[in-house]
Amino acid sequence: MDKQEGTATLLRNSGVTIAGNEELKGDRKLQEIFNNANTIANEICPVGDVIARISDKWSILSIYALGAYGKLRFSELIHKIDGISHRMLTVTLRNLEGDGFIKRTVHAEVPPRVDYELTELGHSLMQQLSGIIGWAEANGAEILAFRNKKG
Amino acid sequence: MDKQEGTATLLRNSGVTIAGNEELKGDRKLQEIFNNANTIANEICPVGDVIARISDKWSILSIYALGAYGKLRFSELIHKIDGISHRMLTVTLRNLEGDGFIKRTVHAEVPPRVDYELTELGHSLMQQLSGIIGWAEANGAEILAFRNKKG
DNA sequence: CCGGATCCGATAAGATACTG
DNA sequence: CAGTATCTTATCGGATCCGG
Repeated sequence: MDKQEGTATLLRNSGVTIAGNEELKGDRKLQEIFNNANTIANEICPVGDVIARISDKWSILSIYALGAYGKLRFSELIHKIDGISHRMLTVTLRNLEGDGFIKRTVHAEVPPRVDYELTELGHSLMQQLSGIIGWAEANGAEILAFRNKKG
Repeated sequence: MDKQEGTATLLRNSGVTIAGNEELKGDRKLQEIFNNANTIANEICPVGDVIARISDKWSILSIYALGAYGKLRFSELIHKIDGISHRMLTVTLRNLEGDGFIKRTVHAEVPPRVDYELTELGHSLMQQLSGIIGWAEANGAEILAFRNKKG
């Protein structure tokens, strides 16, 4: 279930070069980043792993909900995020907490009360997600139209 | 399973108010977008659906590869994207093509040659992904450190 | 009210072999 | 080379019961 990689030795990728591709479009910077994010970095700095973790529907919506509302309890989250199940919210929140995106605060009271909120890291991720969701909102209609057109 | 949009009447969310949340942080705009992206929009403009589609590891890497290199054949893609299987690349490309993100060009020659490249829509998505991947690259180390620290 | 644990069906995804 | 079909395995996700 969990992938443990210990040693890391991060950011040792100075001499990044790309295979054989002379017919470029001049986006060498993008290509470096891609290579870095893909082949090489998967071992030393698992960008692919990070992407896989945050590119989950429930994670995105959870982060986004917390970003929009600031601080929510479990029951509030499950109400905000349409369609999420009890279990998936639990799993998602635990993952996000484990990666340092959200902070979980337990108030030892009766009835129990647990608050979730974004960490700094979570907020920085929120910035990116904001862009994606905004884009999806702006282009969703076009995508749908395209899908239907070619049935 | 399939949600048909039909009437649409998008962006009719002027009077969007949230349940019981007076302790806001002033991000009413974000909350509107969230609501729109989540509950409401899932029926008329499936932002959640779009998110689910593009928030796939292989989709992201495929788009990104095509964005970075401009135009690639099947075999080039499978070589660029580390770890993707023959089958998953096929499936991913089909989906992306079906949503209008990439264009597939078949050259009727021997040996067969098929090129893939981003559409305009694909390029606009690429902008967003660029932000995400850049973020993942910048913060990957921190995330890893956090994961290991609390192992 | 929060959430952990378990069972189990549905789906995704890798490996492999085959077609044009 | 590009793509399909099938088989098998791994993971996801819902339902439910339980405990703090």
